[in-house]
Amino acid sequence: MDERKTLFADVILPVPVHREFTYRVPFEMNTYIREGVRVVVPFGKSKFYTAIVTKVHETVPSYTAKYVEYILDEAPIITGNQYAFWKWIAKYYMAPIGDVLNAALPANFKLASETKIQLHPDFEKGMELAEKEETLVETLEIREELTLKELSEILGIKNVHPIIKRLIDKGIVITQEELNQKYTPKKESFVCINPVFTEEDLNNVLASLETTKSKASQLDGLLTILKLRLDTRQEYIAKKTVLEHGISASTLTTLEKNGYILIEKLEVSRLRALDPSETEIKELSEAQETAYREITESFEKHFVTLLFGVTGSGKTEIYVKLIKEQLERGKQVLFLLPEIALTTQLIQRLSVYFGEYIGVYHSKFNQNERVEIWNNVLADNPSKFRLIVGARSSVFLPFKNLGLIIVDEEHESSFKQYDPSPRYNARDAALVLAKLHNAKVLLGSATPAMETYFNAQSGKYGFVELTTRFGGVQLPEIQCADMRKARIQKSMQSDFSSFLIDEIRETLNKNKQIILFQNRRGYTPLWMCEICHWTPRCTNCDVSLTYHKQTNSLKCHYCSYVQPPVGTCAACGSHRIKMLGFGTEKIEDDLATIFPAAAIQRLDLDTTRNKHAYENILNDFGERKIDILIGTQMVSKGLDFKDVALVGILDADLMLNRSDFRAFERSFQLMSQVAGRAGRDHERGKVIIQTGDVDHWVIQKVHQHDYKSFYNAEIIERKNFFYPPFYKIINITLKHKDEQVVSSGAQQLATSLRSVFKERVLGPEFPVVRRIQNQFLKQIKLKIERHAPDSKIKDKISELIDTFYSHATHKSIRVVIDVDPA
DNA sequence: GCTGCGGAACGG
DNA sequence: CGTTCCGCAGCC
Repeated sequence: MDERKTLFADVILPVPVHREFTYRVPFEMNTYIREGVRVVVPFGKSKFYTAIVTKVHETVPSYTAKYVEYILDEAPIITGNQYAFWKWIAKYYMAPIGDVLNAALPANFKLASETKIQLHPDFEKGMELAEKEETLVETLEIREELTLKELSEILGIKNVHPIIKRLIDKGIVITQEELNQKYTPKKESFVCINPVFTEEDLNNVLASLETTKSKASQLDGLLTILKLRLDTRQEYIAKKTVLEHGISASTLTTLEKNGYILIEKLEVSRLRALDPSETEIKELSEAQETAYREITESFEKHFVTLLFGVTGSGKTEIYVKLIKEQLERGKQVLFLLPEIALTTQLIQRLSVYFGEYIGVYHSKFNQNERVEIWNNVLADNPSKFRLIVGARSSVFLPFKNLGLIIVDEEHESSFKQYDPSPRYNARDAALVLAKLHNAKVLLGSATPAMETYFNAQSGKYGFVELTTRFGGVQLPEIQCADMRKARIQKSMQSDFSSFLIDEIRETLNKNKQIILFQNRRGYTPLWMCEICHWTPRCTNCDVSLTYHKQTNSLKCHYCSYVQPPVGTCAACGSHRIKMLGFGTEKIEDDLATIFPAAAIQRLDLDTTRNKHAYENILNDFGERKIDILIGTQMVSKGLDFKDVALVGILDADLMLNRSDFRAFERSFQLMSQVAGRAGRDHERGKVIIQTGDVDHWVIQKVHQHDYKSFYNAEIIERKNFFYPPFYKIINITLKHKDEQVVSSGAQQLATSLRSVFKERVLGPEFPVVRRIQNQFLKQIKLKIERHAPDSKIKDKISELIDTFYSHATHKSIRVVIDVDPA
C-alpha cells in the first residue's frame, strides 16, 4: 500500500524567484525520490529545468501540481547542511533562492531545455508564403534546426513568437524542446596486457617474438608495457605514456590485433594531479611556532580566530601546519583566497606539502572540472581533494566533514560578490558554513577589516599576532613625495616627482626591480576644453570617458560604450583640449620616454584579458624579464618577488578622496599591501608615496606601519557616524530609465521605510554616478544597529518593498538590495 | 485592422 | 529567467 501514496516534492528552480515550487511525484518514482537529488521538471508552458528537491511530503497543494518528469540522481548531490547554508544566504542577503542555486551549482549540473524550430516532416513546397516565412523555410532546408535566438537574428525581428505560431498553425514547422546534458566524463585510451595470458603464456609469446627479426618492434612494445606495468604497479597504462616511450601507434595496433594487449577507453580526471612529494614541513621559526600554539589554544575557546600578521611574516607556513593536522584527523579543509591571489605561486607552495589532496576551485576552471571536484568533495573521498583552495564560490562545495576554514587576506573586498545576485560575502558566509559543520575559522590578514579587528578586540574572535617578518627582514622604509611642493617648484617630470624618478634610476642601476601602483587604468580619465570646460561623456552613463591610447579610443568604464577621440570641443569648437589625470597606460608611456632602456610592463584589466596573461606577466617579472611593473590593485596582492627594491604609489590622493565610508580603510590597506611588496628578501625595501597631502593622517599611519593606531583613530569615526562595525548597512538602489519615475519612487519607498526604521533611513540620493546604461539610479541607505534582530528586519524590508511594488507606477522600477556592501 | 514592440504577470 | 499576454503606436 505504501507504494500508492501520493507524494509531492518541493524544489528549487534555477530562476530568480524567492519561493520554491511543488511538483507531484509519479507513483513509480516514489521509491527513488529523495531530498537533495536533481529532478527535471516542466516549468511554464514549454520549458524543462533541472531543479533540486528540498522536501518530499504528502501535503496536497491548492493547485494541480505538474508531475516530476524524471530523477537525475540516485543519491543526493547536495547535503542537508548545504540546503541550510543556501537558505541562510538567501535570507541574509535578501536574494532569491534560485539565484543561490545558480551560484552554487556548477553550470554542468543544470540542464535546461531550449526550443528548437524544425520543418514539419510533412511539409511540401508550393504553398503560398510571406517573404519572411519564405526566408525561414529556406534556412531550415539547409540548417535543419534553429534556436529562437538564431531565428530572431535571421529575420531581424525581436519577437518571433507570432510568426512561429502562424507557421505551426499552417503546418509548416514544429517546435521541439531539446534537453542538453552538459557534463561528459573525459576519456583517454589505455593499454593493458591481455588478462587471458598467464605468466607462462607471456613468456612463450615473448620467446616466439624474439625468434623473428621482423617482429622486433612488437617485442619491444610488449616489453615496454611490461616494464611500465612493473614501474607503476598499474594494470592499465596510458597509451600516451607508451607512445612517449618510443613505441609507435601502429605497433600497438598490431599487438592488439594479435590479441596480446587490450586497448580501452577509460574515464580519466580532467584535474591535473599536482606533483605529490613527501616534503617535510619547514621548521617554523620561534615566532611562527608561538603563533601556531596560540591559534590552537584560541580554537578551544573561540570558533573564529584572527591571525594578524605583518606582510612577509610567514603566515603560509602556519596555515600549512594547521591544514596538515586537520587532514591527519580525516577532516576536510577549505582555504579561501581572493581570486587574484590564486596564482600558481601559492598553489605550488601548497602542493609541495599536500600533492593530490589539493583541489583548486575558481572561476578560471571550466565547468566539467568543477563537477569533478564537486563529486569528490561530496564523496568525502579520503585520498583526493581533502583541501580545497578556492575563490569565494568554493564555499558552495558539498563539504561533509569540514574541520577548518582559512580565509587569507580576509579584508579583501573581492570576497564580496555584487553581480550577479546573490550579493554575498564569502568571508562572512564561511563563518556560517563553519558553524554548520562545527568547524573552526582562521581569518588571516596584515591589515584586517575594521569589522574583523573590532570583533577580535571585543573578544568575540580569538586574536593571535605575528609581529616579526620571517627571516628578520625589516619592513620597508616609506617616504613621501610632496606633490604640492613639486608642482609649485615645477620639478615634475610628467606625473612623477623628481624624487621618485631619481629613486627609480638608482634602483635600475642597482639592477633591482620596481613596482609602480596607480589605481586607475587607461591613459587619461578626463579630457577638458580649456576654454569652456566641456568634457566628452558617455551617452549611456553619467561619466566622462577615459582615453585609451592602446586602442586610440574614448571608453566608458561602466558600459561598453566606445567612441573615437575628439579633436575639437563639441560645445565651443575650440581645439584646445587638455588631458587631466593619468592612468596606468600613461605612466607606462611616459616612463618609456624617461627610461628608454628599461623593460616596462603594465598589469591591469586591459593587459590580462586572456586566460593566461596574468600568469605570463608574473612569470616574466619573476624571471627578471621586466624591470618595472606598473599596475592597478592587481599588483597589491600576493606578489612575492625577492628583487623588488622599490615600490611607488603614484597618486595616494585618488584613493583617499573617494567618498565612501571605507575610503580610508581601503587606502590604508592598499598602500600597506603594495608597500609590502618591497624588499621581501634580505635587503630592506623602499616605498615612495606621491601625495599632495603629506600630513594626511592615513598616510602617516601607513608611513609608520601602524595598523593599530590607524584602527584606533578610524574606529572613532565609524562610531560617530553610525558605520560598521557598529551599524550594518543595507543599500537599496532603484533603477529606471526615467529620472522622474525613479526619483518619486525612491522618495515613496524611503518614506515607507522611514515609517518603520525612522532615522536609520538615509536618502534617497543620487549615487556618485547617477546614470548607468541609460538607467537613472537612486540610493536609499539603511543603517541598522549591530545587535538588532536581523531576520525580523529583513522580513520587514521585504514586506515594504512588496507593498511598494503593488503600486502600478512602481512596477517598472528595478530594486537592487545590497546587504553589507563592500 | 494588422503588425511589431515593450511592459507586466506568471510559473507549481 | 523565459514565455505569454496585453495594450499601444505606427502604418496602410
